[in-house]
Amino acid sequence: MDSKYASVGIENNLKACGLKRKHAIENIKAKKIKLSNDAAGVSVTNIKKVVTNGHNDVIENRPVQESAQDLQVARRRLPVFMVKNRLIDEIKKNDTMILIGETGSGKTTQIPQLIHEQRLEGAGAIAVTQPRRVAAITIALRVAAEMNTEIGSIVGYSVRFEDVTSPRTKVKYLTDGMLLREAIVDPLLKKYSIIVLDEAHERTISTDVLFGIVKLAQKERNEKKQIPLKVIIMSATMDVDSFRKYFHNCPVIYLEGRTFPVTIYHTKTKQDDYQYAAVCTIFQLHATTPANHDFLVFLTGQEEIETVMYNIKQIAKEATGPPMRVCPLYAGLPPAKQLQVWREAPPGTRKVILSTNIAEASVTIPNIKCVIDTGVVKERTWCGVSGAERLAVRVCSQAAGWQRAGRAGRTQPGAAYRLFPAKDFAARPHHHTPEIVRCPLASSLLLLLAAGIDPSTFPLIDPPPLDSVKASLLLLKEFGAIESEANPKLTVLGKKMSMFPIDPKYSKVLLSAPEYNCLEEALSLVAVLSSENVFHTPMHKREEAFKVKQKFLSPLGDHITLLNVFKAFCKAPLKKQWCKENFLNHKNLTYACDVRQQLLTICQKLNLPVSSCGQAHDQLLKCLLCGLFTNCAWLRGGGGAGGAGGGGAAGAVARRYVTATGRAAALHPGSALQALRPPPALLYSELLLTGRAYMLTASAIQPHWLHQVAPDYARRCRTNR
DNA sequence: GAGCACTGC
Repeated sequence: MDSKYASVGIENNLKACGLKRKHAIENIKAKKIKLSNDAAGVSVTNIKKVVTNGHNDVIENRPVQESAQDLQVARRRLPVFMVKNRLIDEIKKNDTMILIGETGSGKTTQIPQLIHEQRLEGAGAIAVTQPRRVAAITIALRVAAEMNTEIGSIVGYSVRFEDVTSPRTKVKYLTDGMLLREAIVDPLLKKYSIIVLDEAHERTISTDVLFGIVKLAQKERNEKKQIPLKVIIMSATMDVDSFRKYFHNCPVIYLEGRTFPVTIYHTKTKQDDYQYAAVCTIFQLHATTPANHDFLVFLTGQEEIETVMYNIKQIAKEATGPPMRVCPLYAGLPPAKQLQVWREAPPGTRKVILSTNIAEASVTIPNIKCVIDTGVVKERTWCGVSGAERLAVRVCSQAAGWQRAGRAGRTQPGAAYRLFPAKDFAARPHHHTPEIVRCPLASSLLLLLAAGIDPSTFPLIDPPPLDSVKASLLLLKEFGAIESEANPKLTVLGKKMSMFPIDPKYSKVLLSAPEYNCLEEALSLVAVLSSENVFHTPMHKREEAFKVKQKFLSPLGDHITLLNVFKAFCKAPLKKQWCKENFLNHKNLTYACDVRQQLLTICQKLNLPVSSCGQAHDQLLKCLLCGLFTNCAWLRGGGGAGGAGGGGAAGAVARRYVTATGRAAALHPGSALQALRPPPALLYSELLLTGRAYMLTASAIQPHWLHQVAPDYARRCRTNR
């Protein structure tokens, strides 16, 4: 019952901190689940259920500096090494195979090396894809060290902004998105004789599309009697059936991993407040486990992390147990602040990391002994018909649950506390919904068309909803990128659009810019819009951050405000310091600069004149409307300029907008337009449904602009309204 | 009137 809380006095502390107790965590029921330990072996038929926590096998956050001899000793100890002959035979025999390898099996670093040692790639090269840049780079560095060669020669990597390969490169690690872009130019992927698609279980939209591309390339190369293409699908979890079916019942090989056992605990009853349950569990464990046991807590987002962090710090002042260091971790956190997650806590101090699912696969934190899993995740889905995106907290899949638990068993045996009952876990879906089923498709469609592939017959494991495909084709038609929805042949404009590695709505903006004499500004703006949020607003400093933001504000709205920020950043001499003072994200702004350079290079190749509109920001907004004309909203009550007069309440009512699809939407509270008289019409970059429908990044426009920029759409839109 | 998971080109 509540004994554990009473014994550590948590209950009173929680009350003192204003935390309401809805449900105590009752005795947590333990269930030991054995993870694969040091046994290694290959078995094709007997697939055992063990903890599946698919992360690449590379040791992250550790510089490669071991001696060549040490590296060889370490290699020989890897499970994959012990079965290498068998593996090589299978690879020789089969054109396609699936390799299920647990964490620590060594598949990602070793298989490409084994292939190369046997020269199985022949005259071609081996491509190994990864969903993340860091992984592609660090693994390539590791493999180059193991092979005792310089990076960029035999072993290389290719990620956006960085191509460290040469004509001699035989083993090339690259992001899946990068291989996809190579496929536009060369759909048969002729450079490669072997393609390894790693982390296939993550089902990124790029990996899913690549599945189809390699399948078609294999077939066509066979038909044309070219060098055959071998394909190896590597995955951590065991969604084998769908993969196998898709790849013509190809053989599946199972590799055991090498991780430590993790004991799984579930709560006896459902918790209706997982934040509260997490805080309770943290202090319950805090009072009963040694101080050198670090905790990793999975939460859904920045705000939640900040709230929980605040509560923990308040309670920790009076709670039983060693001193505590609480570290937040989420992608938007500036890297300097992320660093303390990896810094060792002083002896006798416990480290508690509060993280989003960034710690699930993207980053590895050493020495985690306890994982506390709330079992929820924030997930984005897209509604093709309305063009709105929904960001909602949902329960995560079983695979994610295993993945999270596995984070406690990386360096030592550990424990995972799930804040939901075991039977709830059993009822959850095995895997998360693949990205391709819940994402905008215009970009991928454009890419396929540019590669000369017919989307209507393109083989996908999980086809996206028909509505999404239709909506995306319609959008491409409205941009003038394809001839018609029934005959989606790329136009000259569409061909040009496909060359830009950004959302089609923004490549449309860039290609329209010369007409408005504003490519200079459009490049900067699109670069920022294509990057992550440049504003960093910690919860407790909102007021201060808001004040600092004033100097960048433009009465025209958020887009010009962003442009002002970007221009000021480019001019600032001490960028890092300047960003800190202005509550801006240095990393994301630097990234935007790189993106701008890349976009500029493409514009130059297309001979687009790079001219500036100066202070004529109307020009820039009209140009922006060329790509965002589907994202207009009108002030409800027909402009409202006449009657507004009243007080605060009337102002609030006047801020209601209606979108082109007839949906009620509100300006996001962070918008630069908030402080001003609401404009009769505006355009927005994104429509996000959280509690309500919010327009993110919005700017004022003249209602008649829409008729000038997209007359067909404007006409249709008016009849709809 | 009150809030924005994670990747990638």
